[in-house]
Amino acid sequence: MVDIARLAGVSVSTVSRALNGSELVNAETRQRVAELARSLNYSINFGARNLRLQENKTVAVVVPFDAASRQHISDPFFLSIVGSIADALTDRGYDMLLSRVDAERLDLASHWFDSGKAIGVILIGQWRHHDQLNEMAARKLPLVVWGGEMPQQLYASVGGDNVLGGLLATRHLLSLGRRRIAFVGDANLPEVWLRRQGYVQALAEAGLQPDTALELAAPFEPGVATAIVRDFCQARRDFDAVVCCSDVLALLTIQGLRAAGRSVPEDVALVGYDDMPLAAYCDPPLTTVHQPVAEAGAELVEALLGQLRGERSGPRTLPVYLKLRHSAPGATP
Amino acid sequence: MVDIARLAGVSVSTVSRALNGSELVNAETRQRVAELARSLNYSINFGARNLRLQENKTVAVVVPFDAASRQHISDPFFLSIVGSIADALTDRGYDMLLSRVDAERLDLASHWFDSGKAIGVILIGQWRHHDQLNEMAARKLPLVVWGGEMPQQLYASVGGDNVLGGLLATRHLLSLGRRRIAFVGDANLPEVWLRRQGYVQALAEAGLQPDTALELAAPFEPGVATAIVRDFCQARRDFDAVVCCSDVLALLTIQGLRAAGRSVPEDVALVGYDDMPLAAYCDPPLTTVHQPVAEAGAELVEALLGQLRGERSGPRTLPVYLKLRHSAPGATP
DNA sequence: TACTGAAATGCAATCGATTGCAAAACGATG
DNA sequence: CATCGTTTTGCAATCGATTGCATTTCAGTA
Repeated sequence: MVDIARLAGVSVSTVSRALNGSELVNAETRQRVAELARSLNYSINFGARNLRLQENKTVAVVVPFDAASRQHISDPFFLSIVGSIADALTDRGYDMLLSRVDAERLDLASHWFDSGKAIGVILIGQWRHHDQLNEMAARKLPLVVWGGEMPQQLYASVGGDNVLGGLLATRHLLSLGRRRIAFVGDANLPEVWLRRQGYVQALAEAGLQPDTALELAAPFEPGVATAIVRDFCQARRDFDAVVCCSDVLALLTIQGLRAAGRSVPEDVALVGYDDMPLAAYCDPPLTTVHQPVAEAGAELVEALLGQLRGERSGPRTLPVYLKLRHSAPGATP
Repeated sequence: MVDIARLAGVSVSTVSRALNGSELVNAETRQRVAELARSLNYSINFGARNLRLQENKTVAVVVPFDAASRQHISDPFFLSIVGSIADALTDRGYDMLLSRVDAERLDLASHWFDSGKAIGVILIGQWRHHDQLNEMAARKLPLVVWGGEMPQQLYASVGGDNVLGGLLATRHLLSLGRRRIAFVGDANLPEVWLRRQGYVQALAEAGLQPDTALELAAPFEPGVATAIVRDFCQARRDFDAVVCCSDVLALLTIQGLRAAGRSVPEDVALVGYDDMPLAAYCDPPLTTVHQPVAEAGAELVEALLGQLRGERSGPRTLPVYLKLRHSAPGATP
């Protein structure tokens, strides 16, 4: 900038004003400065600008990983959400700082805010740490979490309607005449817990009691879940349908079932969750609960920006719907 | 920091030195300052630090998207690479700025460097813009690209051994007794072009000529590729094997083949590319060329950091291998 | 007590921008 | 030509850190 100032024969103040399109500066000077800047291939130093203006257009997006299993979150659904957030931020002129954090130490995510690198944090998934998140929100950390709406929730969140999702999936299987419906997913996780509520509710509507023997607490990480699902499919043959809490788990379950000599959807009808991009390209294409990925990014970002404007934002639940494909077809097979 | 200084009864200089563990400051003072900093929940303003030190620990990772089709790059393989880079950067204490850029304007990626937000750029995929990339490298932009090694390449790159990949895939299909081998992938893209070389070479080894009628220029975006692949499978039944240039294309092809009444691997054996996380969980599990995702991140980051240390780095090619699963089994089916 | 050297600390400049306020330039008017 | 009001520009402080150099403190010694 000093170079431009020297070459243009003006002071840096004027250059600064000119480049910011201030009305205070002569149109001709502005023109000259703009051309010089272009020819010098100048681009502003954001560090200095942010320092002076005490502002920042960077948002930290944090993806938890499971330190215990050293498994990184690679679920296609989460990655889609990240992509969706990237778009939403770009549209609004914000940058995205992507990082991973130990799922057991979600509080470390506040680091990005504290150090001034980001104006706020978007966290993908609440895991088992509802309480930790509440605490972070209490410390005035601008924070939005993708996840389910929990009782006594202090932090802002955006998520699909998990209860409805579980309900739709289970109702559909019931409408196909299935009565012994398994549930695959770790109910310790808030989102799964909510989906299970929908599952139980749908069963109740049909006059059925949930059978805990048909509930399998499989984690989302394929590496860990594969064996668990396989064993389950070998051990129990007394179910004719499955609700899976992710499409990846659904794929694993299909493999397990086939290995056990059972067919999908004939012997066992199956509903996945997420409607990940690949869900339509599997065999069989997955009937699954569609999550609003495209809207998710925009909603998360808006919630965060709203918070920064001082609005109080609580949990927000987005609609989901059932996408019918072949793993649990629309008509009785 | 001024608060700490006031409370500790010292100057900010001393606080700065204390927090940086300088030997110049009294051990006792250092202790006191450290405790105050902790109790005040202080964390340094990186903007100011970077401004003063003229250094920065942020790397921009740029994922191109296809503006024409408005399709974002969501290929699981690319996303895995991003994850791998995130790990490599975190391990080395760097931050990752993730952004998307129009695939037709890859040069815009230099913005992150010019504006001082990042010390360098890692670009995922070279697309059709080999020349643009050369130009960027010539402008001294610290840049590393994930992609294939091209003739007259001035920029640093890291990629799998695409020729070998194409070779291994095709050889394997030949070893299964297949003679009419289709090739699915857009050879305008450098990586695909290289894979095709391996494909042609393997055919030549077997005394076969490539048949351009069996080459299908399908793009990586599922939305666009689906119809193309389906039509191809309907139109031509004169092939008994396929080499696909991504696992997603492989899934699409399997669907297309089945829709056309042909079975995999019996009627048509099929090899994918990438070995994406889900490749093992499809039906049939994909025989595919495994790309070294885990190493990729580290290699890309090392190449970039090396460049910043002044080392000249050219293209780098990582080994790949064939992962045998069921879509083209190890023994003749 | 005065002096010396080492250890500890503070002063002030610096990084690259922005901006309130003062000052200069300029044109119009009496 | 003096005066006044506008328009344009520049000065200097500021953001939050780091660091070379000067200065203070203090123990050890003559």
